[in-house]
Amino acid sequence: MRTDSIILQVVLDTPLRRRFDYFPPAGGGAHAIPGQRVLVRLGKRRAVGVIAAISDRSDLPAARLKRALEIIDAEPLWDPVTFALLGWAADYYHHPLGEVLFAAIPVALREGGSAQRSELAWRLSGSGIEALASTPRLGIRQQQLIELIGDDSISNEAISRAGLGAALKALAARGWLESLERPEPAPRAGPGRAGPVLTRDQSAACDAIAAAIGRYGAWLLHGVTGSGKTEVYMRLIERVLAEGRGALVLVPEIALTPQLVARFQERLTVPVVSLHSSMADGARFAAWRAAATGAAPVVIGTRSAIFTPMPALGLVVVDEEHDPSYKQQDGFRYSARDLAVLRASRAGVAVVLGSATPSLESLANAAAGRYTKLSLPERTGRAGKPRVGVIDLRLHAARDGLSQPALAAIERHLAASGQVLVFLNRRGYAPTLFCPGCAWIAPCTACDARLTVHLRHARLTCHHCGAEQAMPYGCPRCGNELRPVGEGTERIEALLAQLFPSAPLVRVDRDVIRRRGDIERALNSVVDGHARILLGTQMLTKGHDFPDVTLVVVLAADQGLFGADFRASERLAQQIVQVAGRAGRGDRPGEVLIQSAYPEHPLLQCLISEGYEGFAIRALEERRAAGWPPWSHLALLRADGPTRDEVHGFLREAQALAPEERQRLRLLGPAPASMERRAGRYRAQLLLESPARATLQRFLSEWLARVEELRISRRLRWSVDVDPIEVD
DNA sequence: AGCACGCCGACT
DNA sequence: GTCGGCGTGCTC
Repeated sequence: MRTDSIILQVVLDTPLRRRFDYFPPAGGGAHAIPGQRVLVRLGKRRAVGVIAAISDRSDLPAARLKRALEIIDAEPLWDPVTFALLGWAADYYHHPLGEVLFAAIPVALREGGSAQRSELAWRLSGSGIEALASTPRLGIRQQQLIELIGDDSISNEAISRAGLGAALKALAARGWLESLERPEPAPRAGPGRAGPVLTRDQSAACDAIAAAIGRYGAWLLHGVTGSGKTEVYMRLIERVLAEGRGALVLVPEIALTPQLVARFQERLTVPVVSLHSSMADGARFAAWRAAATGAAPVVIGTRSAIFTPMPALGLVVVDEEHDPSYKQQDGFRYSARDLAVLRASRAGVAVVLGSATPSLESLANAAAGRYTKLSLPERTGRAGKPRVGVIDLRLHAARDGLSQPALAAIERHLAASGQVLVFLNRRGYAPTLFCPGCAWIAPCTACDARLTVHLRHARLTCHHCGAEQAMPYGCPRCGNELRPVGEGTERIEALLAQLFPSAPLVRVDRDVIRRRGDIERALNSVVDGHARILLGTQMLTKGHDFPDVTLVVVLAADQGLFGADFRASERLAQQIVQVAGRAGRGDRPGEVLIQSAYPEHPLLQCLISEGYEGFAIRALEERRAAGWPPWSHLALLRADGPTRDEVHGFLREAQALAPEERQRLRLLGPAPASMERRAGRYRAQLLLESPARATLQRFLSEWLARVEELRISRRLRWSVDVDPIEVD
């Protein structure tokens, strides 16, 4: 159908890849703009949609089109660059635009609520003023509330924060107080405290970026731990703020945001807001709104913050750019790091990717001239580089996971009143429960995995599906006594507590850090010097500074040496360097000991003798030889279902839909996932590989449209992962 | 995703 | 005789 009228192409919060055409609401077509929400009828129900595009035609006859009920927003929800970025991301990651857009807005907006925010406030009513004139006898709380309100109005939230909720209720019931809606309060600005003097390297980095900050440019800031990358970000942000623009800062972990926000807030004279997934809906909406209106020109957030609308973006920062959490691992599998670069380029502003251990992709981009690399090779404190040594586990038998040289070093550092950090990326007491009589091993019934022993609650748990059961008293097969084999943090904690009873120990892993604030408390006890030994999983490798830690011991590093995934060695190197960076941050030199049964392994040797950069050069060379990214581009079609046959059947049918003649594109599989059965479902995948991104993209667009049409595709779960970070 | 329609088993 | 199981199909 071709018409003179306006057709709204609307996407909805569903996994449908299609758009739905509607006529504008009566009289409302003239001011329809893509990015606005509309209320529509879909079948029998009402649904909130977003106008994706406006057209003058539809493939359907006019009789089948409905009229939209209402255009909800006066303005599009996003600035044009962010809206275009969302559309691009939906295409590139082959995810339905509706889900992409709705995931990017606060819950209240998904449900059709107003984008304007207001707050409820209370003031004295006419009868209240009258009644008070005759000085009635009031309770102390009510008296306080009256004083608090005065001749002003006070927000509901402020009243309950003052603990006067009950008094409010009483006075409102008498009709002495009346409520009013008023515009949302502006976020508060900080004091703008002065920063430290920059080191020469910091100044050089700032100057280089600042000179080109008004146009697109990607900067890879490779700064060793403690070299003051954050200070560089801060100076650049001050710089863009002075020009009336704002900055978007991405960080990998929720745990890092309160610290960082506080630090930024101290320094900057403008409001800073944070955005992350564990915020309550209301707080998140307030922060999103402050960013979108420009009330808060600095936004610090995790992955999803990359989609925050900002009216005058002047700089994008991605801190710890190598961190895998920038890649969403389910549903809409986007990389916030990669989108940050794209957003900056679309907005015509600089992007800074910072890390002590840059990803191989970013190093390759720098080598190819797409990014400009800047280095901060020195720590800001007086401490030099830590000494790194490997303990050969074949020469020094480990007792419950800790070798004699490691124990001796711990003792030495404790005696010299240093703090010790022990890193073991495995929680629980032991990863296996083993029967010495018949070699039975406690299995998970739903996964191809062993159950982990958790001694504290005497339970066995599966770390892959969450299944839990009580510890059996004896071997279910032969009745023998069972033995936990291998070590997790719980076991190492017990051992250290026994060997060093006078050294207070703090353990940090998901089993002990459960609620918000837990990690803050644990880490504070290290920073204030109360705890002497800090033991934990990768939670420890991120961000926090421990100035008095002088020894870092890395246990069970070998897991990563022989990992199945092509990125396993990169991850291990990053983890080792990151955790080693926690040592000797103050003015004391640090020592790092890595326990390994393979001390001559080239990865370890290279890392120790040449550092991360030497490792990276070698690892990139290996990737090139094997044809892995960044020398090729990958996508995965993953599927899982209740039976192996169904899953493989689907993947084979999908494979058959691909044209036989394929230029520069390989399709490998179907292959079972490395853990074939997980949470009771069979998992398998097809791997697509091409030297050219565009070839892969063209293929995916055509192919997935056909895969979607397969009848069998509706009977199981499947998803596409473009640029996967794990392929096993 | 919702929601309806539709055709076969155990229950007020 | 109906309630409800979830397979199939559609939504502008």
